[in-house]
Amino acid sequence: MEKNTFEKIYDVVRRIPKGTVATYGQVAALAGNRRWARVVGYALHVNPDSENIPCYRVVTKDGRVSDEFAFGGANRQVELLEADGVRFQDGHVIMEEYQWDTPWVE
DNA sequence: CAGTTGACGGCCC
DNA sequence: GGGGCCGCCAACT
Repeated sequence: MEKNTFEKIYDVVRRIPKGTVATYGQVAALAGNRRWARVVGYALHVNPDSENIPCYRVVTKDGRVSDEFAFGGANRQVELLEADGVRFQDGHVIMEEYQWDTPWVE
């Protein structure tokens, strides 16, 4: 039984390790197609399980959170990431150091 | 059923 | 380096 696109995305986001961040494109690629970047954003927007889905670990390719109008304020997202051990620089995360290093990257 | 939208990504200016 | 435009796919109205 094949999972729905959203479920795949949620599954990937849930696998993001603590102290690490992933870009929408990264999650999309792991979910099956890297072009789902927008779909990923949409999926997290509906976010049916914000308590189990660390959507705050998902950032844009610029290492920036979604414009400040995220699930409860981008400030909240940054705070959670810092709590995970992710450092920020002028409001953006250091992707080079904290981007999720997926072992099954394609 | 068809059109528009959207928590994005990549390329161009 | 910063800003803007186009393209992609799935979901929503």
